[in-house]
Amino acid sequence: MKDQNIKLAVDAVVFGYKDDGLFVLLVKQKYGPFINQWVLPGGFVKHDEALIDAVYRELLEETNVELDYLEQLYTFGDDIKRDPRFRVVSVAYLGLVNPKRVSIKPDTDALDVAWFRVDNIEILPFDHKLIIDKGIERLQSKLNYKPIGFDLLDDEFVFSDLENLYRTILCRDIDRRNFRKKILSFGILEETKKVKSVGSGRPGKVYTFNKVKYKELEESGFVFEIKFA
Amino acid sequence: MKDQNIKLAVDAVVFGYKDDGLFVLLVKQKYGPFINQWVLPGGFVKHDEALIDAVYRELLEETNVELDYLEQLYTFGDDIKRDPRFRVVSVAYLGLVNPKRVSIKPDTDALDVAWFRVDNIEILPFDHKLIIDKGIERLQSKLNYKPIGFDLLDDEFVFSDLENLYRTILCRDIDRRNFRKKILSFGILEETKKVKSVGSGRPGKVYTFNKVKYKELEESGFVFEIKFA
DNA sequence: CCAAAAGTGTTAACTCTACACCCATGA
DNA sequence: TCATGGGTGTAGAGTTAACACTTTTGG
Repeated sequence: MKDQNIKLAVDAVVFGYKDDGLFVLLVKQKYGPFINQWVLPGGFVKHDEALIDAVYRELLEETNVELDYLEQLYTFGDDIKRDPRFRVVSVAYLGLVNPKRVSIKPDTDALDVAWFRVDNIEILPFDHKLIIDKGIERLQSKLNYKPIGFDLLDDEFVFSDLENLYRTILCRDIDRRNFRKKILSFGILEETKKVKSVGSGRPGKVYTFNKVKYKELEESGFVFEIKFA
Repeated sequence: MKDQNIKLAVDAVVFGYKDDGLFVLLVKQKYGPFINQWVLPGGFVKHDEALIDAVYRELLEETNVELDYLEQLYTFGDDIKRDPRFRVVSVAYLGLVNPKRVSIKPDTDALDVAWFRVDNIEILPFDHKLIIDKGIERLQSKLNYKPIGFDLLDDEFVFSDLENLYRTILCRDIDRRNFRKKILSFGILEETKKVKSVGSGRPGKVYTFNKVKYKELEESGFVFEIKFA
């Protein structure tokens, strides 16, 4: 154990949804073995820092992003050589944010920051592609049993926004009528008096997600669960 | 980062099912800050060792147990003082084994090993009670959508064994008829020609779990999923 | 023959799926 | 007025939930 000199890092897979696509936040490395290349935001944990605090800190330092949702994803530490310099074990986190609510900018620790469509990402340094894949998997399955889609949407949205989000992230078609019926039956959406036009066509009713109501229902045994036609 | 001196450990929550109860494997510490106390098997990762290999190694060294099932559970690293000596981040794993298939014995690195009923465990050193709770949660939810119950049973079992396992671990009653119908409908059990008596009463048919068949079905889109009456 | 556990089927309630037409708006 | 997307209901299929008696064995 004395000769254990493993470094501990955190990485964040931060998803954003916009323009009918799922995006992930990458930064251009300012230091490190893959300088000038795009990688997941993240970095080494300080000696007296909680893992989760390290994630928030790195995100601020590198991207100026504050998240709407964050959970631990998986710890990558089986591949001894995942970092070419020395042994690094990374605890990966999954974050969600509405890109509109943040202004990404490379702060002190990155050369650049940008959103990349997940379906355009081919290879990345380290095992970051693997980490992203794991994140997508988690996001997809979690959409079916937790109302996390709302963290990716505007506070006020029309039904087609929500439909498209599910369609996009799950890569499958969904039945508009059945989907709407199901979601509305949960009683966790508030109908506002507004309407909103998306392009041409008839404007849709604007809804908001009532998080408080959802938490109450969850307490009393309700389970958010979606099956698709 | 240079002054980061975090030590990395693994811990294993190994569940066993016997005598109509759910048990967890604990070891009596031979070294360390809680010497002579019962803790989860685990220890420091070697510098050039994959995390998962560290788990297997520690289990052998401390308990002589080889597992039927192992998956990563969660990484505990937010509490800076979870180890009173220095900063230790622990990657916890969830293991399953049929207690009959292993002979636990304290090997080189532990004073003693034993199975403890999970409902008897009150407090443990470090945050090991937390880790166990997380493990139970994962086990309970996973029973509903993966056939991991079979890793806790004998190769040959009668239906009431499976029922009782679900009843015990999920802490709720289940309808025998509906449960049997559901499980049989999956077509992943083989009926043998044997019967087995459990105490007095009519002997039951003996079944085996056809793992190969399950894997095939899973490949072609089948999802093991249980809802309870 | 009694106690204990195994085995078995049906019905009603519910949920899911599939599906098509009219409506409101902007161009 | 046309193109675009929004809003809506129903019937059939499938699934789940509730429920009780007979069978087989060991004592």
